[in-house]
Amino acid sequence: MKATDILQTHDLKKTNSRLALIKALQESIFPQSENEMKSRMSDQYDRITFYRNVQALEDAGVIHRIVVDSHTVKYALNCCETEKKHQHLHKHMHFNCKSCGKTFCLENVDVKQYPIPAEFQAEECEVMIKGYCKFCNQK
Amino acid sequence: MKATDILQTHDLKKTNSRLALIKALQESIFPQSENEMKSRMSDQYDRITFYRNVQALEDAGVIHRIVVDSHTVKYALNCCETEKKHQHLHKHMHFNCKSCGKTFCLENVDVKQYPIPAEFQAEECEVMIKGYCKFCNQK
DNA sequence: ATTTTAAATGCAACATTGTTTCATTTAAAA
DNA sequence: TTTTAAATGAAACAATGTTGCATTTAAAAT
Repeated sequence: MKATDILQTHDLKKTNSRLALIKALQESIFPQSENEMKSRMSDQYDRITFYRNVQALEDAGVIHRIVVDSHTVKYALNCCETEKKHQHLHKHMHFNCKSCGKTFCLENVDVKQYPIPAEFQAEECEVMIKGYCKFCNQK
Repeated sequence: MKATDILQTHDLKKTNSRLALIKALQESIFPQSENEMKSRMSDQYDRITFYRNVQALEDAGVIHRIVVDSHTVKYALNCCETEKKHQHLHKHMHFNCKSCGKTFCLENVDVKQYPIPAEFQAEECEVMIKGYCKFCNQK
């Protein structure tokens, strides 16, 4: 789906910054950090606008944030970004490679329900698996 | 177990900063942020020393770090901090309350194995559940 | 096509979190 | 008591993220 259509679908203004941000994400099959996106956005990158736009796009359901560790946040397009209001936004887990640092969305592995004590009211479950990816895997 | 004995068991030098850090954690049943510990450590707190000591204590297996979100790290004593070399350091999941912000170690809920594609070599699995805690739970 | 307007942008300035270098201090061994 | 390697703390820096405010712009209204 074209960046401009994604914005339209979600009732977001089509600005150059937002188009560049979405295109940066579309150019990579892996979730990307701000720095990686910055390179791809070249002169369309402004740090403050970037932070405001990732927030706006996340709120609108276009992208999701992945907290890899306390100093690393990555961003990825949502799989079903075509649908304006997806009732049950598909939640998946992530994998991060300790060697190359790449992050992967494991779209096909469902997050499990955990039998936590009844006094806790769970709303979200974030699962991050760390290890070695298919490129770095040491048999 | 007394703070001084914990350090001795792990072959760590007994310094005032480390004793204060461990005592700060022992004073709370919840994992704590740097700021919360800073208050409890009063004049024994120095930011640079703090960062070095949480690193050293984590490496030694005395405490663990919990990344609640990209701006919040909390620290907690390991349950079995008495054992010097626990072969299988008990890994548990965490719960974070969206209302009061408290973090809980869910010691009795085991982290599940996920059927991720074979080309990924998993080493760790971090699970963070977010919702409302027993104090904030809205029936 | 032009005007209007609310939203988006970008600058300055600031806040928080974390790290590195290096001289000084200190716990613990000799 | 002396020695020494580790730990500390000051200064300086780096990365990440936020807020206020004047300016620009997308898109709706005229």
